[in-house]
Amino acid sequence: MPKVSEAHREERRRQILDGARAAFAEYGYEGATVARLEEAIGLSRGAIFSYYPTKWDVFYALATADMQQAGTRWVAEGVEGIVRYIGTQDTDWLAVYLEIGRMLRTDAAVRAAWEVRDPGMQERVGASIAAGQADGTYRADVPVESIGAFVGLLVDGLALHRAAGYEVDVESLLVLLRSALAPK
Amino acid sequence: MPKVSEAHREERRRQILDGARAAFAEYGYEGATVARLEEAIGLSRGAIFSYYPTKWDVFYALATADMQQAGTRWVAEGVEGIVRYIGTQDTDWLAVYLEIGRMLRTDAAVRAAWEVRDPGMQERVGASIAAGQADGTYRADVPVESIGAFVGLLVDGLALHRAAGYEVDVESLLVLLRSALAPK
Amino acid sequence: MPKVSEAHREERRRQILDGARAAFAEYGYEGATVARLEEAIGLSRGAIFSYYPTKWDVFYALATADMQQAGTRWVAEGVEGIVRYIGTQDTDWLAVYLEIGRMLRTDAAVRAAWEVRDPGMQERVGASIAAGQADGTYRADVPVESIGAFVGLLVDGLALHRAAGYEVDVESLLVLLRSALAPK
Amino acid sequence: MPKVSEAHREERRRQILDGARAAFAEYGYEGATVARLEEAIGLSRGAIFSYYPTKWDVFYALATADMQQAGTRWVAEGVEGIVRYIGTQDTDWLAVYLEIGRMLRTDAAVRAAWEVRDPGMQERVGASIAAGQADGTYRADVPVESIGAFVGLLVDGLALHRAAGYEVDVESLLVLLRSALAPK
DNA sequence: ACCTTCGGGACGCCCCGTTTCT
DNA sequence: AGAAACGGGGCGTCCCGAAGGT
Repeated sequence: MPKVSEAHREERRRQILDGARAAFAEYGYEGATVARLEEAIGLSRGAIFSYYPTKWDVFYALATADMQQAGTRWVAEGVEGIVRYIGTQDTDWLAVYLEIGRMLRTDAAVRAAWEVRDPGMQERVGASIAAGQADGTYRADVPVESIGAFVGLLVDGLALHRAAGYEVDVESLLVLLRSALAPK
Repeated sequence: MPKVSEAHREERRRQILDGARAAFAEYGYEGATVARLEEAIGLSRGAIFSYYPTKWDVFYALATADMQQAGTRWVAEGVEGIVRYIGTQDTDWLAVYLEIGRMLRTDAAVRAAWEVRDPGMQERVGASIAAGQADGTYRADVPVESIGAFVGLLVDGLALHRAAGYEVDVESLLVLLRSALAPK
Repeated sequence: MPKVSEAHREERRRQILDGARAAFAEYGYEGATVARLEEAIGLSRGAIFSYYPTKWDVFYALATADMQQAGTRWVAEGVEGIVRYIGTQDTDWLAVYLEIGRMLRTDAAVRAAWEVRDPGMQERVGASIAAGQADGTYRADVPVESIGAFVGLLVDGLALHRAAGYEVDVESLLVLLRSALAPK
Repeated sequence: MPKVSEAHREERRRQILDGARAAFAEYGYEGATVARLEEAIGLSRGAIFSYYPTKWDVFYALATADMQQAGTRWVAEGVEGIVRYIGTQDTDWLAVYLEIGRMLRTDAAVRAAWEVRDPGMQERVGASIAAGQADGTYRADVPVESIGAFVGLLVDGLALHRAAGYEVDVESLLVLLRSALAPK
């Protein structure tokens, strides 16, 4: 029987992740020192490390949730949905999204941990594109993988630009994207 | 009268940048410790720091040269040229390209340094797209900025994916890109 | 009027000291973190610190009781008694005995606290040896101090070896010790 | 070809071990913080850790050398030799000697490392005692192990007392020890 | 009233970029 | 050009005071 409510703990976790997101976004993973995390979160080391054993665990919790969310959105709302989603996410979110991508590049251990996370996501995304081809939404003269890769590139590029602080007009992007994917 | 020839110094600079690129690509900027730079470069601290005063300067020299190169290529070879260029660069090059992008996000001093670098590049790229519109290569029903942004996104996304180790089929990418940019 | 009986408090104190002894013996003083004390004792920080204000106080209570006990035994049962006592104490007891010795060496504050503890013990031990000389049990051709020191050394050495996990055959030790102390 | 002579490095190692010995003796292993080591040694963290990768390695180097030395002395100079040796070592030496003994008690990893160090020492000491029995120096009515254990205890007890700051009259100790070990 | 859990912040070790001495 | 030295600062641990539940 906990001394403080489970709700309290849950809220603290949220407080930590929210503050940490801001710090990671502003400074990057290594730039976000524990002192800066403390400041952004508003809790002391003691508190933070009692919820997450290491700084990496904080980041990992953040990144896992984010990636899950993005994949789900793609499946649920299709290509335009995911582009709009990334196009309107706040830049803190994007920065974490990119930071995890960078770690996948430079750290083999991270890559290994990542791959066991959600092996089915890739397939679900592919299936949703195939469905779009079947019902005439997307052109069928190129393979599913091409479309997936094209959109994936665009989405990541969008994240990169927006995170860097450039304004991107998502609607005019979609105009071109539709031309690229339209049948015929 | 110099002790060693200027050619020798130039070659040393090249050796340093080449080794540093490999180290930065493999470990990321902060992960590339000076010890690892020494190893990758094959020179000792003393030598490295006599050519570049700090680790940051080594990286900056690398990044500046790379970005310059990419911009020039875009202007010279058009949209397909830049996509093919990024699509075939080795991954070390790409990693540095992305690393500098990340710094632009997280470090204000870097951003300031970057912006004074080559203010005209943006314009030259824009002009080359406008020329394409004028001669019927690219659709003219959307503004130059939209096309520039679209291609820029795709290029950065491409860099991101390739650097992460995913194979990307550039030609099938270009098929879709042509559809997006074709007149009408 | 106390809520819980004094007996309850007394039993808790015993619980704390018993658990703490095990933890100090296993990990040493600094290695016995408060978390490990909690585990060994079966009570939480709050409870422990409500009986003893600091970790040091727990240890001090333990050590004081132990040393008192050993000194008393020496006076009551003579040289062979104390050797047998140390030779059969469990190793947790011995570890604490040695740990306090170590602190006397390295921490001046501890030394000061220790010396006011029981100034008469030394004398009582000396008197018991002198009595042994008078009645012909121990040789009288060497001063009391020599015998005291010799036995003291042996006892501490015995503690050290046993605590380190070596089996020591106490009886064969006593054979040699008798030869050393026998008259003539 | 090294810039500074090997002699220079060797001397630095000695400087580090000497200073470290003083610090470990004064504060104990955990009490000897890196800051205190720096002060006692007169070098900065950077220098110290460039010679020994961790604090533990410094201590281990010290302890290994010391134990080796003590064992050798026992073999070379017999029982009286080792007692005199321990009886006249400076207290810093003794403190390290005891500290390593304590670690053998509390840390299994240390114990494992220790046991592979010099497995033959035990046997050589035993052989030297057996030789003493054969030539009539030591009594032969008790097994070698009894004598070895007895002397070992005394030696460790002596170290303990002297390290604790008590004066011990080694000669009067030897009087009693001779009685203990004399034939008949 | 007793005990638990949370939270704070000082500090421990060691890594790392840089500077200095050969 | 290379090796040695420096010292700032990173992360995470640890002891304990205080808040809160049963």
